[in-house]
Amino acid sequence: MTDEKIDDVDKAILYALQEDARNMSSGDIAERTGTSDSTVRKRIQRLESDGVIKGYSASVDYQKSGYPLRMLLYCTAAIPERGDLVSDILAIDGVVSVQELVTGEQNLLVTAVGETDSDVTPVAQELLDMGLTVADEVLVRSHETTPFGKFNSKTQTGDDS
Amino acid sequence: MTDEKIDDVDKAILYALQEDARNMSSGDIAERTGTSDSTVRKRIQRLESDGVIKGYSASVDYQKSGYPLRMLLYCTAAIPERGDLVSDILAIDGVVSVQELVTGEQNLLVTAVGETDSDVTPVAQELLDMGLTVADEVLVRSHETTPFGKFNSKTQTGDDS
DNA sequence: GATGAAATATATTCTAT
DNA sequence: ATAGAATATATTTCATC
Repeated sequence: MTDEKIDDVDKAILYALQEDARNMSSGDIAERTGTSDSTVRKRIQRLESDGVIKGYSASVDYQKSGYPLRMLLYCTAAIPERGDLVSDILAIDGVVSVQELVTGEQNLLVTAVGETDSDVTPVAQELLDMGLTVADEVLVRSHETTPFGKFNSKTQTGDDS
Repeated sequence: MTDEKIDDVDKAILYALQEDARNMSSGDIAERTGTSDSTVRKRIQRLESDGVIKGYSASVDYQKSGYPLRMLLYCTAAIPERGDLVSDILAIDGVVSVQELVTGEQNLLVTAVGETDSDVTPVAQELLDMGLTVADEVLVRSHETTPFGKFNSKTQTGDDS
């Protein structure tokens, strides 16, 4: 709940951990920020307990791991709302992400991954069982992410070499 | 290029690293898989060099870090295609993800993050400068991700307690 | 916040199965 | 391809300034 008190050192930490959460040590980040590793470690702990850092995750190439199908499912919640609707959707096997959209109708964007269509069909079924209407399904050909540029003090173009 | 040879141990490794890429040691994963830590380390190295693991990234709550605006920009590529179009888009400041969609018209889904609308407007402008048409913009209220259930041998519901 | 030393954990290399 | 043992390195924890 202690929002907004993110200074440049915090941003540099967030950027570094977005670049490589597994191999970036506190000492490495300390060099970048001109602080000490113990300071960095304390900052990280604070960012974690404040919920600014939600976790650390490996980004997997699902295509190469044998799950070439990535699907976007646009859903409409028929029932007004339930508290843990998002959690329930995340628990569906094959779902990797849920986003609440601020459009009137299609207010949930669910991303599902699978081997074939027959993996995604039951996901859609489970969503229906929850009282959701699947308004549209879109296949994703590729998906790439990048660290957030505004956490990087040096350049604002995404290039930090 | 060595796809498809992902066995159960690999899946367990991927799942573990999706759960916590920073604090999950090779030894921890070895316990789960009933193998040794040296085996796990070699597997991870292979998964990394094969590109199955693309990287390790901290998931940041942009809202709590002072960037409450998350926007989906649906784009159409006017020019047929260019090889590094996606890379160029990822390099735009504020862009955190690009997905190629397999629909006819709106074939690119760009996710941008910012402090206010005035952070997202220049992103749309840069996309235009690249020859892209921004067909639609959708505000995202929340965004959550989860490890891929099919990497988890135990349960297929997303719950592993 | 920063520093330094002790304790712990982790990674690397090599050897063997 | 996996596991084990030894060494080297890195990281965390804690006391201190």
